[in-house]
Amino acid sequence: MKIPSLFDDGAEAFRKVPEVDYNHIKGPFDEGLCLLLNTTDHNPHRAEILGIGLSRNQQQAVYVPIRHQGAENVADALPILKQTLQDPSIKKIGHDLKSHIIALKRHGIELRGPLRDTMIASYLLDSNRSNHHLEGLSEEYLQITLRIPDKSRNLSLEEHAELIGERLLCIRRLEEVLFKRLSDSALEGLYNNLEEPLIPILAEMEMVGVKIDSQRLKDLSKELEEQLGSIKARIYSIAGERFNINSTQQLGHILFEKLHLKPTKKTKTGYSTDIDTLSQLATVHELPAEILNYRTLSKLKNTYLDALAEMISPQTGRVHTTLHQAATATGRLSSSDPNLQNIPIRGDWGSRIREAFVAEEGCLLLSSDYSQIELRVLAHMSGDERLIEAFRADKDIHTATAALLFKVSEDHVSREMRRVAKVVNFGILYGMSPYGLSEALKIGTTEAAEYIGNYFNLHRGVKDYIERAIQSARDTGFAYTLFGRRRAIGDINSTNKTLRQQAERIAVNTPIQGTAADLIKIAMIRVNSAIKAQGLTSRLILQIHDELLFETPCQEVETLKGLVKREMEGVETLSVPLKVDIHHGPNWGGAH
DNA sequence: GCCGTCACG
DNA sequence: ACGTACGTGACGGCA
Repeated sequence: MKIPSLFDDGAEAFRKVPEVDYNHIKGPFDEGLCLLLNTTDHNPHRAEILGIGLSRNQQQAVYVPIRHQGAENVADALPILKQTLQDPSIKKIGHDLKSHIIALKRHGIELRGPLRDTMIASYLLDSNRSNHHLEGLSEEYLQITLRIPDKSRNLSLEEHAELIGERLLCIRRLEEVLFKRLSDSALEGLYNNLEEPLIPILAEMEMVGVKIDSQRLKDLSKELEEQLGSIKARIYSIAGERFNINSTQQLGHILFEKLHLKPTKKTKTGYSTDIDTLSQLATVHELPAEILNYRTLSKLKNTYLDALAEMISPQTGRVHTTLHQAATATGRLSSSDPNLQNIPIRGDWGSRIREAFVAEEGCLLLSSDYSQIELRVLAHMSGDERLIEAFRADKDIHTATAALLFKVSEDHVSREMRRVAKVVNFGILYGMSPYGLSEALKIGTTEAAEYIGNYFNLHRGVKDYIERAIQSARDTGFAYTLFGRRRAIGDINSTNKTLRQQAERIAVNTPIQGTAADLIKIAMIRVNSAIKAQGLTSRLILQIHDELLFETPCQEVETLKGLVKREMEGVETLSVPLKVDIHHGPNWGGAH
C-alpha cells in the first residue's frame, strides 16, 4: 500500500523565502487563511515570532521569516501581513489560535475574523483525548506522520519553511475533516456559539493577567519559613532522629516501623501516609498531627508563595496564567503555569494568600460566583420536585436536605445535620456508593446506606435521573450536557464491574458538571459583550469553574455589579433560578 | 517520568 | 473478597 503523501494532489512545496512573493499571501481568501507561527518559546506570553507560515488554499503555503540569522530585512514582513491578519472578513484557520492571538498581539497585531481552530474541533469531538497535539490528530485523521523538529540543532530557513509548511497543509486538511465531523455530530452550534467566541476572551484574560503584591508574598513566605523551622525541630525531637519529612518512604519507616503505629491502608509503593491515615493516627500519637501541620504549611509556602512569586512577569508585575480550553473531559477550563484555579481559600492562610492578589491603583477586584450551580443543574435536569421547590423558595439547600433526611423542621436543623446533608448532596453529584459516603462521614456502611435510601425515597426525580443518565450512556456510548456537549463513556458496558461502575458515576456526573461549565462559558461571552457595549473598561481576569473575577475601576464597580448579575443569572432559563453572589474589595481576600 | 500528596471547584 | 465520589495541576521524592 502506498503511503499517502502531503503532496499527492499537487500541493506545492514551500516557497522558501526570504524574498517573499507577497502575491502568494494576498487574496482571494475564499477558503480562509490558514496560519502557523514559528516561535522561540512554547509560552506565547514570552515567545518571539521567528516566522509565520500562511496558506490560502490546500495547495500552496509560504513561510515568511520574521527574524532569522543571515536573512536581511525580514523584520518588515509583519506590517505587510497586518491588514490581512486583522481583516474581520477573512476566516482564520489554525491549531490553538489563542496562542497565535497572544503572540501576534505582542507584535501589535490583532488577529480577527471567524476562527476555525482544529484543536478545539478535536476537543469537542473527543474530550477524553489525553491531548490534541497536531501530530496525533494528523496520524489519526489523515494518516500522515509529522516530523518532529530536532531541538538540539539550529534549523536553516529552508528547514523551518518545510516543517512549518508540512504542518500548515495538515491543519488545512484537518479543518475540513474535523469540521465536517462536528456538523455530523451536531456539535457545530457548540463550536460557533460557545467555544469560538471564547477563544479571544481567554486570550485577553491571559494577556491582562492578575496583579500580585510580591512584597506580601515575600513577607508571608518568611513568616512560614520560621514556623516550618520550629515544627521541623519538634518533629525531629519526637521522632528521635532527623529525616526527610517530605519523603513518604522515610516517614512510613518512622511511623510504622520505628514507632510501631498501625498502618491502616497502603499504596502501590508502601504505607499510605495521607491525610486520612495521619488524622486517625493523631488520636494515638503526637507525631502525625505535627506532620500534617508541616505538610499544610510547606505546601502553601512552596506552591502558593515561592513558586507563584517566580511566575510574576517582570514586564507587567502580574501573573499570566495559561487557560486551557481543550483539557478536561467534562468541558471545564483548566489553568496552568501557574494554576490560578486552585489558590487557597480556606482558613487563615487561605485568606492571607488571597490578599496578595490585588487590583491596580484606583481599581477593585469583583468576584461573582454562582450559588450551588451544580445542584441547581441537577434540579433542572432531573425535574425533581422537592429540589426544584427548595431552589424556587431560595432555601439553603443543605439545610433543606437535612430537614428532609432527619425529619425535622428547617429551624431545628443542627450544624451536624447540615454537615451530613451537605456531604450527601455532593455525594449524589458524584454517584457515590454507601461505602464512599461512610468513608466521607466516618460512619458505618449500614448507616450510610440508610441516608442514601432515605434521600432517594424523598427525591424520586433524582433517582430517576441517575437511572436515565446511565441508560442513555449504555445506549449511545456518550454522556451529554444540556447544550449537546458529549463525552464518550467507553466502559459503560464493560464486563469488569469496577470499570463499569466507575463509568456509571462518570455518566451521572458529566452532564451536571459539563452543563455548569457550558453555562458559565456562555455567561463569560455575554458579560464580555455587555461590558464592551456599555463602554466599560472593567476586565474579566479569571474563571474558577463557578466564579468570575473582574478588575474594575472604582467608579465602574456598581455598574459592573448590576451587569454581571444580570448576565450571569439570565444566561439561560432553567426550571430553577440561577443565583449569583457578588463581592468586591481591593484584593481577593475573604474580608470583602 | 511516575507516585503520593494536596490545593481548588 | 474486592473496590469503593466527579473534575483538575503542582510539588517533592525517587528510580
